[in-house]
Amino acid sequence: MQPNDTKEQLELQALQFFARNDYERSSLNDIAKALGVTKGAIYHYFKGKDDLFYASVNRLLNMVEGWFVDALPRDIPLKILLDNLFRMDETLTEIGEHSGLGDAITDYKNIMYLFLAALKKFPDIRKRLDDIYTGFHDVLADAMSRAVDKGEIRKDTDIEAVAYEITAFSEGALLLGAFTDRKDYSVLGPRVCEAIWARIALPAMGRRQGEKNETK
Amino acid sequence: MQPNDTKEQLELQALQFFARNDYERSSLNDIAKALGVTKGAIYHYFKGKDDLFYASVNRLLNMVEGWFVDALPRDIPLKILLDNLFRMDETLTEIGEHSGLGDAITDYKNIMYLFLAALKKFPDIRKRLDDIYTGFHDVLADAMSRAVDKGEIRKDTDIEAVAYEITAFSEGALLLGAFTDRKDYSVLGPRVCEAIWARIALPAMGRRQGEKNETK
Amino acid sequence: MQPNDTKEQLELQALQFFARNDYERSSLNDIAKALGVTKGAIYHYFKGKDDLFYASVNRLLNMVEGWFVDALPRDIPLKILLDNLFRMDETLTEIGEHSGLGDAITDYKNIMYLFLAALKKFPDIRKRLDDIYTGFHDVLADAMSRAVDKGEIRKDTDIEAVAYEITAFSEGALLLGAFTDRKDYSVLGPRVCEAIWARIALPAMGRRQGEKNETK
Amino acid sequence: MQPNDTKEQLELQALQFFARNDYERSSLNDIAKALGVTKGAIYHYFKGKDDLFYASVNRLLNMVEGWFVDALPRDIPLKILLDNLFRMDETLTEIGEHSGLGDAITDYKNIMYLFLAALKKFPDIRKRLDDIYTGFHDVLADAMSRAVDKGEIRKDTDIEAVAYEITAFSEGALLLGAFTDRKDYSVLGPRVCEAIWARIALPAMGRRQGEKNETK
DNA sequence: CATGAATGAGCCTTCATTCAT
DNA sequence: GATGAATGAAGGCTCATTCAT
Repeated sequence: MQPNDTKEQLELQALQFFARNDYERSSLNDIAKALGVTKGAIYHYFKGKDDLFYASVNRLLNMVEGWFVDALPRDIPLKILLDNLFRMDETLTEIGEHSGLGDAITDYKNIMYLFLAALKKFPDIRKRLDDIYTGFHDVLADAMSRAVDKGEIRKDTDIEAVAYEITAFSEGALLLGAFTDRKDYSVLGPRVCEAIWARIALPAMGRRQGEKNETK
Repeated sequence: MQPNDTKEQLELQALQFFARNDYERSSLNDIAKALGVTKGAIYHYFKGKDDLFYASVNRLLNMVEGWFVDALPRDIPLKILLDNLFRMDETLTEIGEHSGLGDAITDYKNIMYLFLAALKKFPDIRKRLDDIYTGFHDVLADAMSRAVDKGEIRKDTDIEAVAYEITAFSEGALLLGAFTDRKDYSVLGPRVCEAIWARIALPAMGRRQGEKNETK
Repeated sequence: MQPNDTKEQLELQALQFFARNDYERSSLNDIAKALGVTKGAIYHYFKGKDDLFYASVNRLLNMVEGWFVDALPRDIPLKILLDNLFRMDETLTEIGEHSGLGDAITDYKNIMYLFLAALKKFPDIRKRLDDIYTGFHDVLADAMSRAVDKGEIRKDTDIEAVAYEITAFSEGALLLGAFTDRKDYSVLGPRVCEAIWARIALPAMGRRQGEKNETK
Repeated sequence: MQPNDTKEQLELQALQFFARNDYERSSLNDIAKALGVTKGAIYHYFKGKDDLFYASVNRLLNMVEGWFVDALPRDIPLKILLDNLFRMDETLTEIGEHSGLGDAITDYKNIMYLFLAALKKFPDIRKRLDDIYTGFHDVLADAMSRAVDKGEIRKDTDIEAVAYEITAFSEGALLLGAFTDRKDYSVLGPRVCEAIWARIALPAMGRRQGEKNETK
C-alpha cells in the first residue's frame, strides 16, 4: 500500500460519509468508526476534522470537474447534448456507480448539503463552485454558437439567456427534488427540453418565413 | 403586552439570528445574548434549543405562505404575473423590509441554509416545503389554464412543463446566486422571461405562418 | 453567598492545589475534584485552565505584596528588622496559618515551583516579581540609610551591596532548602545575620572602643 | 562511531533541547525532530520519554560535578577562589562554550527549570543535587580552614556560616536573575565579595586595635 | 416570570507508546 | 538498527439543560 493510498482512501470514504451525514453533527468518533480507523489514524493524515472535510470536498470538486469533460463532449449535435443534460439524474446515478462513491452521490440533495456546508466553513470553495457553473454555462453557450453556425438553431437565439436558463433550471430541478422529494424531473425534464428546443430549433431545411415572424 | 407576544418576538428575533448564523454552531448563550434575554427566559417559552429553532422556521414558513397570497394575485394578465415572478430578487428585498426581518432574509442563501438545516433536523418540514412549491406551481398552472381560455397563450402549451420549468428555474437561479455570488439573475431573468413568453404567447390577433410550423 | 465569593474561594483553593501539584501535570479533572466542583463550574468563572492558574498566581502575588507591608515596618531599629528577615522561614509559617492557605505555602519550594511555572506561561508575571524583589531591596536600602543617619551602622557601608546580598541570600537559602531538603536556614540564618551585622554595625556610642560591645 | 556514541549524542542534544524547552510541553515528535532522528530511534536507545529526560539530566549533573573539580582548585589563595566564585556568571558562559552545550546552559534560568522539572519527576535527583551543593559548601569550608591555618583569614571566622552564606547567595543571585531579568550580579557580586572578604580577612601583617577585640 | 450558577456528557485534539516492516 | 503508521487513553473545552432562588 503506497503511502498516499491510505489518505486517498480515507478522503473517499469520508466523502461518502459526509454526503450522507451532516458535518457539524458528526463526531469524529462516528467518522472514524465509519472509516474503519481510529481517530488517531485520521490525525495522522489530516490536521483535524476540518482538514478532512476540506480535503474530501475538494476531492469531490475535482471529480466533478472531471465528469464535465466526459459528460459534455463538444462535437455532438446540440440536440443530443441537450437531451443528455436533461437526463442529468440518470447521469448522476451512473457516475455514482462508476466512481465507487456508491449511492451517496446519487441523491443530489446530499451533494448540495455538502457544498453548502463546505461553503459555510471554507469561503474559498465558492470560487471553485463558480468555476464549475461557469464551465457548464460556457460549454452550453459554445455549443449553441456552433449550432448557430451549423444552422441547427436560429440566428436570433438569445444564447446567454438560454444557457443561463438551462443552468439554473437544472440546478433548481435538483434542488426541488431535495426540498420536496418528488421525482418530477425524470418526467418533466425531457418535456422542458423539448419546449426549449422547439423555441430555438431551425427546421431541418429552413423556410425563411418562420424566422422573420419570430424575429423581433 | 400579551403573554404570547413575548414568545412571538423571540421567534422572530431568533429567525433573524438563525438566518444569519449557523444553527449547529450557535450556542444557546450566543442566541440568548443576541435576543437580549437570558437562557432561562428561552427555556421559559420553549422546550429547548431545538424547539426554538423549530418554532422559528415554522414562523418563516407561515410568512412565506402569506407572501404567496399577496405576491401572486390570480386575476392579472399572465404576462404581468410572469414579469413579477422573474423579478423575484426585488420581491425578496421588499418582503425583507416589509416584514421587519431586515436584510436577513434578502440574501436567499440564508433562507436556503435555514431550510436545509431545518430539513435535516425536522423531516416533517419537508412536507411544508413541498406544499409551498406545489402551491407556487399550481398558481402558475392555473394562471396558464385561464390564459389559454382567455386566448393569451397557445392552446398547445405544455402547461405542466412550463410551470415546472419556471418553478425550477426560479429556485435554481437563486441557488446559483448563493453558490457563485454572481448577480446574473437581475439581468438575465427578464430575458429568460421574454424567451419563455415568446414561446407560449399567442399573437394579439392570432395567426402568423410561423405558428403552423411550431404547432407541429 | 456573593457572586464574587465563589470565584475568590476557587482561586484560593486552586492556589493551594497549584502550590502542591505541578500545573502542567494536573488535569482539570483533578483540579476540579480537589476544588470540590465540576469542570463546568470552573469554566463558569474562568476562561480555562490557564486563566484559573493566572488568577491564582496573581492572588498570591497580591498577598505577598500585602505581607511586605506588615512584615517590614520601617520605623524599627535596623537590627530588629534584620533579625526578622533572617527568620523568614518562621514568618512564612505564620503567614501560611494566618492567610488560610494552610501549609501549602509554608514550604517555600512550592512557592518557587509556582512562580517558575507561572513565569514560563505568563511572561508578564516577571514584572510583578521584579517589583516585589525591588520592593524588598528598597525597604532594606532605605532602612540602612536611616540607620546610617541614626548612627546605627557605619557610614562607609556599601548599602547597595548589602541590600543585594541579603535579598539574594534569603532567596538562595530558600532555594537550597528546595533543592536539598536540608534545614540549614533555621540554624545558620541567624549566624549569617550576626556576621553581616558585625560587619556594618557601629558601636553604640561610636569610637573604636565601642566595638567591644559587639564582641558580645 | 561506537554503539554508545549515538546514545551519548542524543543525550547531549536532548539536554540542550530540554534546557530551552519545557519538558512537559514538549512532545516526543518535537524532540525527535529537534534531535534530527525519528521517534523510533529514540525508543531504540531509551525506554521512553521519561528515560530520555532522566538520562539527559543525569548527564548534566555529571558535567556539573566535573566542572567543580576544575573550577574550584584547592591550592590557590582563598581570595582568588572567592573572586572566581563571585564571577560565576562568567564561569557559566565559559562552561557553556567549552562543553558544547552552547548558550542553552548560559541562562541559569534554564538550568533551574530543568532541575526543578527533574526534581518533580524523579525524586532521587534531589540526592544528587544535595551532593553537589554539599560539595560546593565543603570545598569552601575546607578552603577557609586552610586559610585560617595559613593566616589568610581570622581565626574566629564562622566558617560554617560564611560557607553557607556564599553558597546561598550565589544561588539566590542567579535565581534573582531568573526572576527579574536584572543583571545586578555582574556589578554587585564583586562588591559583595569584597564586603565578605573585608569581614573575614586578616590584615597582611595584622595590627588594628579592632582586631583584637573581635578575636574574642 | 426570570435568573444564572452548576452540571455532565460529549466534543476535538494531543501524544507516548507499540509494532510490522 | 531504524521507520512511521496506527493506537488509545487522556486532556482541555463547550454547551444544552436543570434548578434553587
